[in-house]
Amino acid sequence: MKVESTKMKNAGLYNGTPTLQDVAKYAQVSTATVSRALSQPDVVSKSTLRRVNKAIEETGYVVNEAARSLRRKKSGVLLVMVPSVSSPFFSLVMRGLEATASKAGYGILTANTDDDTLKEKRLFSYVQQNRADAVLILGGRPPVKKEELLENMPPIVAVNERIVGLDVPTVAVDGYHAAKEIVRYLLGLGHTRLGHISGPADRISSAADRLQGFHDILKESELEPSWTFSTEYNMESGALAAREWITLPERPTAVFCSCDEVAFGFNSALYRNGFRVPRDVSVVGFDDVPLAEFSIPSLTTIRQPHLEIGIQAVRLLLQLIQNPHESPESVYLKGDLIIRESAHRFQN
Amino acid sequence: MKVESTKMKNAGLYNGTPTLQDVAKYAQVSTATVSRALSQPDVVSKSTLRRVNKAIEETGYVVNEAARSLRRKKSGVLLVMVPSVSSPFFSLVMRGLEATASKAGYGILTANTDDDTLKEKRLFSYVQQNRADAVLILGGRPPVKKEELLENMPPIVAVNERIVGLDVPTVAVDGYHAAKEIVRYLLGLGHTRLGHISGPADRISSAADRLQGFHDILKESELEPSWTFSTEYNMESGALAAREWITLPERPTAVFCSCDEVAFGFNSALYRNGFRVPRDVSVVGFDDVPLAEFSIPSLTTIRQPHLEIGIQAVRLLLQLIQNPHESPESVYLKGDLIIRESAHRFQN
DNA sequence: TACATAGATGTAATCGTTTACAACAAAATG
DNA sequence: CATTTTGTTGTAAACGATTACATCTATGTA
Repeated sequence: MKVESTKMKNAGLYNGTPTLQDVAKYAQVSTATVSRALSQPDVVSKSTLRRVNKAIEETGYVVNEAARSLRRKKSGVLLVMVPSVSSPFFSLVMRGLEATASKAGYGILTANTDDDTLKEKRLFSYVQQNRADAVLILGGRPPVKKEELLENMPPIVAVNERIVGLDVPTVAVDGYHAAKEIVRYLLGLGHTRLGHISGPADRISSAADRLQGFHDILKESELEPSWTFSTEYNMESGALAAREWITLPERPTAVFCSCDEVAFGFNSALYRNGFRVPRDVSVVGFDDVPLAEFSIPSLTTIRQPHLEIGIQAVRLLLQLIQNPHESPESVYLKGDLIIRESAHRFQN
Repeated sequence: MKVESTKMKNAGLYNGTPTLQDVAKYAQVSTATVSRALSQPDVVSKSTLRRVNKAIEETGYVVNEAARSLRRKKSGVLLVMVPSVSSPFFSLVMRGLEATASKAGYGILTANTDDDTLKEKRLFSYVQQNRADAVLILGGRPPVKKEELLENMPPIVAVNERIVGLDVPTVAVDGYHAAKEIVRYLLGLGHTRLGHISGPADRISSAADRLQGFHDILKESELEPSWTFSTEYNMESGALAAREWITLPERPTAVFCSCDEVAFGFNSALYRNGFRVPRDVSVVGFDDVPLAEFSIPSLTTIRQPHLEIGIQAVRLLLQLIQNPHESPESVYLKGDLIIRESAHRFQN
């Protein structure tokens, strides 16, 4: 080996980012050794390892992920497809995803499913492009054309919603039992005329589950639903529902809203029409977004463990990346009833 | 050229993702031509272009971004550093960023600045790693160690906040004049005892701007601030401020909150203590998050054009990527006063 | 006709890693 | 002592695109 240690030129160090080559030259080893020092430190000798690490330190070397991705055919990135990043609940979940992924050395690439440009693209082009190794789909709206369901699908995990027509592991709160619990609570408060503002139960599994839970618990209690209203997961929809509630001849005395945002919209529209919650009607939500605690009145709701959802989803996904042929079990987490101000004991 | 058209084997087509090579073989041209057909279609002849496009179609070819990144030394990704993706306002802005970036062919890699793992990393390691071409910093908390402010910094644009100690173009709403406008509005309603719950003005430029605007407009009107309270941009802080407001001997009759979330927290804590907004105190916010319209009472506030912020920020950043040595001008957008229920005419 | 020019395409090097394979020394085994 | 095993390192070929340069043809010009 030709030694040129004393008058080391550090080629490349001053003209651009240092590469693995530069580190190798500096440490007077081969690039293979440097690469191994990085990825499998246990196979290089103590002394060489020390020298390489020093060289990395000195040169300020940082691995070029593009080159690594190309060679390894892995990008170290997870693609998150989300209908709307600005939804309070989704953004909460995304935080959990980001934290867990980041801890595992993965980055998060965000793609808004609402965005038209994405729809034009082929389903998993990000993955085909080697930009992402796997996909998390939030909110269930599958941007999946039938003809794209090929053999070689990337690892996918669904978050919050099962995806219709796509058999992938799911991480979500058990909305069916949570809905039952919340209705049971309302029954316990003496309400017998119960209404439900459901989400789009035809398209979204969480909405369907909550709706089903609502119906089943009433049936078990030998009651009829007093009112149901089907709509979207947003505040405008809640306000819309309120306008119908007002016109009802026999208004339900308690309303279970499919999510907190719907509850906010509902309460808000009632307020604007002179009704007061919970004086005139008890209202419960679902999700426990941060605002639920600080709304007026504060909202009784089901707390979704958003951090845990993120953790589990990434866990399943990494498992799936490691072992693409063994699909892990879906995970259903328990939501907790958080009792606040918006639901009161029924008083005749 | 050896023609083997009839018994084309489509090598690679059935054993993994097709590459540029496969397309070239299929179209019976060189890889260079295919590459040009993709990136500079105008330099290849009509007929060849047609043949190549057909080959791309047939093979289902998608460019491998890792290889392209490596060669071009561009990743086509923008890194967004955000203190908390789950903040309602940030998530709104992020949506604008994502939409604009996506339209320009860029992806968005999200990094939570709150996350501890990131802090350990070197400032712009994502960029050094060739994972991202440029950086958007939301919320002003610069994850920048002094020693990292080297010559070869990547293109950076600050969003919402100027970053102290880092001279980069900024896109934000003009908080100073917006604050003045909102206070002028309160004065017009007959209020003379005005309070302000400010954000962390020592660290965050938007908080400082709004605070300054508040002070200046009062001075112009020859009034003294009745009360100021300095805290963070979140609901807990608003609640904290409310507890102090309650104890004041001469309570301000109108309070300008540094952001909507603070206003929600403030209103909520007042409500819980028997006070009513705007009956007992007028309250205004800043941001106009979606909930402002649906809160009880609905919130008078300044609307930040979050989509426009995203558009402008990405525009500046792309400009900076194209021409790294010419730093574009910062952009300050106008916020609009949105009048709702939470502030009333002062009645003695 | 001879020559310059423009247009279209191909050849081959390159980007920065990883890794199969080979090479070698030192230690363990018979 | 000969032989195998183990541990450590180097050599060089990938990975899949881009692009400077060379080549060739067709067209325009003197």
